[in-house]
Parts: sequence; structure tokens; C-alpha cells
Amino acid sequence: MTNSPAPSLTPQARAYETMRTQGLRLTSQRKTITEVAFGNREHFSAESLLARSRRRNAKVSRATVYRTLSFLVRAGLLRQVDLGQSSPLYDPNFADHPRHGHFVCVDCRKIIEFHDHCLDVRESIVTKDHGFSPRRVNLQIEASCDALREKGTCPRSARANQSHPKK
Amino acid sequence: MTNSPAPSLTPQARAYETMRTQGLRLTSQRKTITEVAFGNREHFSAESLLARSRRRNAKVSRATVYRTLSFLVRAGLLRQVDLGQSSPLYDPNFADHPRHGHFVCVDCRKIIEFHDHCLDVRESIVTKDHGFSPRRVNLQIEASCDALREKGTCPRSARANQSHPKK
DNA sequence: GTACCTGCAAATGTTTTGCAGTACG
DNA sequence: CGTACTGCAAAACATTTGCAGGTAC
Repeated sequence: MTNSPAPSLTPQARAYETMRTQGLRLTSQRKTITEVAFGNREHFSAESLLARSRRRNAKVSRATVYRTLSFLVRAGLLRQVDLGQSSPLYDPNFADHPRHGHFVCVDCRKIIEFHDHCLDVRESIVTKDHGFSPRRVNLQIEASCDALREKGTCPRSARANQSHPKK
Repeated sequence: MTNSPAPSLTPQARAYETMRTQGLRLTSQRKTITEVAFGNREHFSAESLLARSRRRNAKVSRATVYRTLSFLVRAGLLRQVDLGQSSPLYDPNFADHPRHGHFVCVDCRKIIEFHDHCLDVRESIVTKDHGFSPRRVNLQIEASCDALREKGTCPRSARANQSHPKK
């Protein structure tokens, strides 16, 4: 499942490598979809991935987008996250930063990634205390951006507040 | 939104109280659905809530189940959680234990609730470090039940491993 | 008595699937 | 060249909604 090939390659390269390893064909559609998915660090929906892919390459169908998304998730390169939107989003930063969590701003619904090593440690301890071995963690914190609002950065703006994991 | 009336009443009583306060009518359907929702501590889907409600009272429609679920979530008495199933589940323990997280066993998909105060504290600190005020936390840990398997308790059994929050 | 509520069925929105044609390797 | 892949359109689901009739207060 989460058997990604070389750990230092870009997620895109790892996707191609995994396809090759599994004997899957590297079609122009799969290339386009994969490029677009990992083309920037923002979370995206299946629908927006389709739209962006079509902007590059007219020959992409909705079905192929869903089939490729499903492959990338199974390959451990993309994470599906449900942050309260009508449909789930996909997180392209998962392969490089598997442990980050998400803030969802209750004021502007912006998604901001964060990472904290102390949380990792504590989560691991709690899990083992209950007799489990942790596999994957999903931490979402809904929060209101008091500080940002004071600084005039957040209030329901469409600004790119999206940030990257700390560590 | 999360303006629950008296904090010591049962979630069911709080639901009725909130309906009364908001001038909503206490119909037999709403009573049945609410009773069933809070009738035990297990997480449930909209569909299973409908089935269980109909077992008690023939006059319940799918639409009314969804409308009532939506009300209970808005009232802060039920939490919708997405734990990787095809459709979201509803957590009836949210009102009494708003801060618990969920283990999802990768072996048997069983859901087990847990709570850890140190995690609360650390989550709060991390959130404030980023200039936010925490509102709601959703922590899911996928884990494999090594210990349980050794003890012969978990392996894909349908046993009621579902547990309640610690504190 | 009159809003408000319910059930029904149709609408909606998302994701999946069967199949005939296309193209990668 | 053969087989896996794609696009299309229909199907499969989950959830929402409009409306006519029913019911709590």
C-alpha cells in the first residue's frame, strides 16, 4: 500500500516510478494529471484537478481523473482529507510531510498546514498505551484567526494564506 | 452554533430543550430519532439510524432523519466524523466528551475512542503559536492492534471492542 | 386554526462502472 | 500487435429539496 519507491525523489517522480514498477502504462493523461496534482502545494478537489488538467491537455476525462487519484492515494503519494467541504480534498504534500496536521480557519475556511514534533511523540505514546502501533495520523483543528484578523491578513479574503509545514 | 443549554443534562434532554428554545415542534419522529441516536454509545451512519428508528416507529422517513441529524450537529450535540467509510458517521459521545479522538484499527476497522489531556494542552499551544484560537479538534489515528491480536481479542472479529473515553 | 413538519419522489452532486474504440510498450 | 487505458454515458450512491397533505401547539 504505502510502498513508495525512492524516498528522496519528488512525489511526481515517485508516481511515475511506481507506475513503471507495477507495469502500468505512462499515458499522456496520467502524466498531465500527475503533473497538475503535484504542480503546486495547494489542496485540490477532484473537480478542480480535472479543470486544471484540461487547461493543459484537452484529452482528459473525469473518469480518468478519478481513476488516477485513486491510484495516487493507494500509492501513498496523495492523502484524501475531509475538511468539511462538500467533497473531499487531496493533499499533495503528504508524501514529503506525512505527519502534518491542518488548521481550518472558521473565519475564512482557509487551510493551513502545521507540524509539531511534540504532538508526534505524544500521539505515539498514547497509541502504544492503548496497545496499538500507530500507522497514520490525521489531526484537524478548527480555529479562528484572531491574530491574523488583527493584522488584517485573514478576514474572509481570498489571499494565499496557505502555508507549508514547519519542519 | 455550539450553544447547548444546561451542561449536565443528557444529550437527549439537551436536544429536546434546544428544540423547545428554538420554537421547534417536538414531533414523534424527532423524538424517536433522537432517542435512537443517543440510545447507545456507538457511532452510526444516517442509514443505520433510519433503520433503527423504523424498527421502533414505522413513521420515519429518510428525509426527516437527515433533517434531524443536521439539527443535532448544528446544536453541537452530535459530531460528524469521517473515518474512511463510504459515508460519514455520527458520534453520540461528542456532547459529553467533546475532546476525545478516535483510533481506527487497520486490522478490523473497529473505532475506539480515547482521550489524553497532554494532547489537549499541546494542541492548544501549537494552535496559539500559529496565532489562532482553537475551536474544535479532530484527531484520528489509524493503528494496528498488535497487542489485541496477541491476546486474541481483535482479529477481524465483530466483537464489541468499542470503548468509551478515558477521562 | 395555522404554521411548521413530514413523506414522497424528483433533483442534485459526486464517484464508479461497462463497453467500444485507442494507443502504449 | 495485443492488452491495458481512455472517454462516454449510464449507473450507483448519498444527500437535499419542492410540494401537497398532516399535525403539534
